[in-house]
Amino acid sequence: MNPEKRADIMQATLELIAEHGFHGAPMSLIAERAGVGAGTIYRYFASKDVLINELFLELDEKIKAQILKGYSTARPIRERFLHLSCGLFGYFVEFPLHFRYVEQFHNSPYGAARRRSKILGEAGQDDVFKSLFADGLQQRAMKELPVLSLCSLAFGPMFSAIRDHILGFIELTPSLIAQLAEACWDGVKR
Amino acid sequence: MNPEKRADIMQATLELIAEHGFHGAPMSLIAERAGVGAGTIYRYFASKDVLINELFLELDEKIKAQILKGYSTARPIRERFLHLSCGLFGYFVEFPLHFRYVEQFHNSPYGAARRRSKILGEAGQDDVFKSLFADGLQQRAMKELPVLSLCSLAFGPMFSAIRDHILGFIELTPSLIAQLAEACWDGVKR
Amino acid sequence: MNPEKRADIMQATLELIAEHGFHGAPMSLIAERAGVGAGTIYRYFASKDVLINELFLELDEKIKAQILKGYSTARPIRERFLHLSCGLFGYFVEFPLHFRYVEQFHNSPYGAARRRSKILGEAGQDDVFKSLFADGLQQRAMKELPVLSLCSLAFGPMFSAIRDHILGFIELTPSLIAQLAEACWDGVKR
Amino acid sequence: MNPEKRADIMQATLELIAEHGFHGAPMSLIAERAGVGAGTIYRYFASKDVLINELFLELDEKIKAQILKGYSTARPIRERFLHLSCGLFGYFVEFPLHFRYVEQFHNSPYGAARRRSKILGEAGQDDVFKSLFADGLQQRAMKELPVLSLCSLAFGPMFSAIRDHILGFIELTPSLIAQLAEACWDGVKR
DNA sequence: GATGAATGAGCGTTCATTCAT
DNA sequence: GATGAATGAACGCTCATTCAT
Repeated sequence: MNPEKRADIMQATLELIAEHGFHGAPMSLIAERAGVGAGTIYRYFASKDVLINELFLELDEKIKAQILKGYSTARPIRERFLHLSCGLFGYFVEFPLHFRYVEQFHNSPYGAARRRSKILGEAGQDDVFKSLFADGLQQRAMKELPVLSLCSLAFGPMFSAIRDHILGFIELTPSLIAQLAEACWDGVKR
Repeated sequence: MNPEKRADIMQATLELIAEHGFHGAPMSLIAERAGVGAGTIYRYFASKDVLINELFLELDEKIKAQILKGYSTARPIRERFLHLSCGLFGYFVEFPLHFRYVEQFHNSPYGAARRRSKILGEAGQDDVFKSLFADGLQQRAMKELPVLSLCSLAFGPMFSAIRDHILGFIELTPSLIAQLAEACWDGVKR
Repeated sequence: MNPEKRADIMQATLELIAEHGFHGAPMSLIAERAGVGAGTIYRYFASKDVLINELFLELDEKIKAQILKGYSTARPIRERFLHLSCGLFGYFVEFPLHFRYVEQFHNSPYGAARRRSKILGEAGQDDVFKSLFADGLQQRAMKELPVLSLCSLAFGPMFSAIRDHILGFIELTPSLIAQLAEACWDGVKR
Repeated sequence: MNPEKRADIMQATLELIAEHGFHGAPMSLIAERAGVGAGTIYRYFASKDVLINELFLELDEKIKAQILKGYSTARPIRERFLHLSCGLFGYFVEFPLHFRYVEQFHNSPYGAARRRSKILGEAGQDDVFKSLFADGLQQRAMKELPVLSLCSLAFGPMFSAIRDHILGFIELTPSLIAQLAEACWDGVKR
């Protein structure tokens, strides 16, 4: 089992699905772009479903690792919020393909199942966002709304803005990112 | 032609795509659910593409018609904003399949093309939202951000919240809707 | 039963098949061009097969009637030959669609069956050509070859030339027609 | 790829189309007769169109190669003419399916396009027949007619006779072939 | 372990024919 | 008698997956 090959397959899958959607990513094309035989993919992933899900998990990990750099739950709520917001903005501006993939993934049978299971799982454990809002609520720093609704207020605009950025309709400069993060804070803060 | 049959086909398409995505809606299944023969669909729609696009346009019309009821550009910005926000919330809570369909549509080659052309087209003409934000900017009632970014701040949270509602994670009561609309206003207002 | 409608259907079939081949002539298009309902065709012809065959027979009759005008078996062989040759040339130059249809017909399962049955049937009875060659043989005016081979020598070049004319590669002027008919005579004459 | 499989597919296509026409040769039947899966055909040929065209080209090559054996433009016109004529006769008598296929091909949208382009292209270059007639005209050995008309006089009877032979109406013995070739020469010679 | 040729179920679509009006 | 909407079998083609090499 060559881990480089595994990575090549994932990269090819990422690119093809991010750029052309699930329709534009048949296994044969993934194999070709990854520089491996079609059958080889099945030595690393039991099926296309598994490949797609594992790729999502890997991206999820990378994103989490990135935005948690320098993050401390000991800081004030507002600061924590801006840290996470700007971190996400920065990450997706740097890796637009990751954003496109995650978006496509969530809008598919795969993502639906995951979303459901994740949300119904134990919160706080692996979800920095929810614990941030839970803390915010407890400290009476945020509006008294369901945690999920605070998530929507905080990240809904972000994803929308990143989409516009990737499509070329706006340019997410550091300055605009900061303004948007502030505006989102205005939305959630008490 | 029989307009009822046309409606049946559209309804079957709406349900299947909203519930199972484009992958889960082969023409054979649409025909079966609509209670017509497979070939019959092609008497009403030249191709699957056309069917999907026409269904989107029909939903788009219905949504627009619904939220523009009682809407007046003569009212204060904040009121106009809340009118449209709550209107959309209400519509999608009432017709969750429409929301799911529109969402799937935008996340597909069909929607991508549409999105691009619409955004690059002349704004304000057929887009009540953009003209609302343009007015808001002019009256210095809103943050000085690109119109598209104001859109993101206003509607990003909404779509996210509706998704959560449809998936059963939160319940969008009239009271919660009002709170969320207010919070969005906090996000865009100066 | 309206005989005009029957003629319209036949004319539409003739045009569509002559111009676009069997593939380009679905029943729906025939009906449309004939200005009748699709189901109406089936009141005049039991099936598409029947329609195609009856159209062939009708054209066959017309052609025969035309070239037999002024034809007399009492004239010398050479004269009879040139009469029929030039008659056919003239007919098909005047009605190129008929030629195209007959050609398409012969090159199809329909035509194959007919060809077989006609040729194996009693010769001389309804076939002026064969009796011409039989007479020619008897009078020792023609090469001693099977009657069918004489047919080939006489009419093979003609069909080929008419095809070239219809495709626009040559122009079958009366003068050229006469020359070709003479050349064909050179081929069959003793 | 397996060249045997490619050959099997071509052979199956040849047989089905030669015997039953294009209508009687769906891809599924070709696959079945070739002893391969339906999808396999598409590994060797991009589409049915391509398959049909490549098969024609292959047959065309074989035919040309066969009749050019021992052919020399240095020989007298008459000899050259008889060489080509008898060569074609012999080839098609030996490979009747090839004849049927080529005939079907020319009588179809595929062949129409080819015919047009070939004829309008530069003559003499890849067309031994036309250069033969051009030489014949120059040497005043042939009738003063358009080259295409000479082609018709020479090959029209041949194709007709071969058809009759394949259908079983006559038997093309070497002797009859020689007689027919001579008769055709009578048709074109000055 | 790696390959890629082979597979066949399933796709979107067409069209000869039927039958309620 | 005439219609044309409705049908569904059959088409050309794709692609996730398998397996002999």
